[in-house]
Amino acid sequence: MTVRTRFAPSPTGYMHIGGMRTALFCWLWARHNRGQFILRIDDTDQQRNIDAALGPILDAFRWLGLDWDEGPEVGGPHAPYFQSQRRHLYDAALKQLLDSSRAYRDFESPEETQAQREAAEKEKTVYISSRASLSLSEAEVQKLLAEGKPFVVRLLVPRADKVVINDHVRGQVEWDCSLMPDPVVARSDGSPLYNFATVVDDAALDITHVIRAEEHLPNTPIQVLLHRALGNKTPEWAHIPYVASPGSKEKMSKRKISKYRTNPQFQKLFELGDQVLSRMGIDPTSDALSPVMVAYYKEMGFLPAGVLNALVRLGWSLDDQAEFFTLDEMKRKFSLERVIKSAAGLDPDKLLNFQAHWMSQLPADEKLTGCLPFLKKAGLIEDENDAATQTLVASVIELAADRIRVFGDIFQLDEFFVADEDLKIDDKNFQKRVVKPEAAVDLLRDLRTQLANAVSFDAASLHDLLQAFAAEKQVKVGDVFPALRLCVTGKAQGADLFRSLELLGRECVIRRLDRSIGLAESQRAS
RNA sequence: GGCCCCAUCGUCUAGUUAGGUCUAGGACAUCGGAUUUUCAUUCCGGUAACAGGGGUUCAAAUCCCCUUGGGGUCACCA
Repeated sequence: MTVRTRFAPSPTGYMHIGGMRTALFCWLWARHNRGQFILRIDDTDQQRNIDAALGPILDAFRWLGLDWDEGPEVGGPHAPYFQSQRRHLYDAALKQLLDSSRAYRDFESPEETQAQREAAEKEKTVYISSRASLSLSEAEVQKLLAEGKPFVVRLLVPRADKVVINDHVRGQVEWDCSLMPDPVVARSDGSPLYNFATVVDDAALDITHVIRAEEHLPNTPIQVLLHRALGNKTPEWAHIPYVASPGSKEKMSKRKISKYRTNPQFQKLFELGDQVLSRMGIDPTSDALSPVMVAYYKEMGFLPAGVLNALVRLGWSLDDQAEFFTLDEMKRKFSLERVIKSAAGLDPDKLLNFQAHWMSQLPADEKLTGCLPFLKKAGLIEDENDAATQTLVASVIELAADRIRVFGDIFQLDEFFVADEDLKIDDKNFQKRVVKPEAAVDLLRDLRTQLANAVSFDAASLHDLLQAFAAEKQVKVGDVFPALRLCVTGKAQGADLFRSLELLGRECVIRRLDRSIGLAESQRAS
């Protein structure tokens, strides 16, 4: 039997990072078994449905390289894959349920049902459906129907039964049907509810394994009962723990972003994100983009490999050693049996670490094509196809080495792209190392002369020149290197100073030195 | 509150199915040290956990029970 799994998102306008992890496990299980992965869009709730809301979800799948065999855009033998377009199937199944008396029309008003619920709660008893409509005679039912009295259709729960499943990750789980209210299967307008549509579709699409987040566990007995009532073969289940927010066991939620901002474990990620996104003209504090969403990581310049690796290790492990997996390795080694039962908090630090690892593995030309769009978007380069620009960027990337963990980190080396007058100088350190020390400016002025007259301007020669200069002036290198760096790059620290000077070029270095010396002098005067 | 789920270092986890090899392993973070002109990297090393209580057993992180704690879910949402 071919394994068929599905991921069934609602079009919400963004792809949740936790949902992505569930989808990954789903995909992995299908691929591991050489089966099929289906994308189905659960958009039965029409009011909440927006057309553009699907785009970001498909984008996330494409970005991470998770392909789907059937679903939106690619179609498939069971098309359409939008629940909103499969109404006829639900109608037919509804008729089957009614005809076989596995479901009934409930004429009770919502208010009445609600009142019963509250009454049960007040008496601390379990609420189960009154089933008052069941005692209506056939004639009475026909009369109510003729009058147009609204009703919902409820599944007639077999109260004597038990539902037992053998979940791939949680083992045996069971429910007592005598404690269950009869679930609504179709609204008064005849439209299907989630649990019903899901069951009809899972059966129609021949889904063999329903792999979904743990919060669906309470839906499972209802779905099992529905499958039974419809005469379907029930699929196998695997309930994956949800992704919790860092350091907690609470489900990660889009609504709690402001809370996450103050979470120390989120610190580094937010800092990096704020820095990169603001540079690209995206308001990092806006709710439109946050660490809860897959797009956030894409926009910052994460690699699919980094995100994927972090996600797969959230709730799954191969053994007591392995940490790094390519998508291909995951595919081969993944198993549901090794999925952990408890909720796993996202670990931003570890995510960053996985990312740094895969970035370090990336060939130079791919780093280049990755960084170029970021520089372009930030307005730091004009034309990303220009050969000279590409050469410069490639050199900067090589110089930056492992300082670039995400593509957005290229902004840390912005001194190679900004015009001299736009160079921002770290004022605090500039004061400390250039303005305040008595001898600094004179030293820099002499250095400027030597640099201007240097025979060659390559890193090795510059290194020798600077060493000799310090010796000649009888000062520590620590008194001149940092000052020089501040003057030409604006930063207190960074990549190799001599290679930076070489890459910047003599003219640029001299110009910036002049500018900084002037700046220091005027500040010293005032 | 009902139903259901979960419980090993700060975090992600190995070990629990077949009890001894676990004075509990790895990774991230953190702290020290080495390398480096700075930063980053790299390399060495340290701190750090079986929620509690009862059983069962020669032996329990592993099995059973209870307690506690955490979480999910209780719609004519998905």
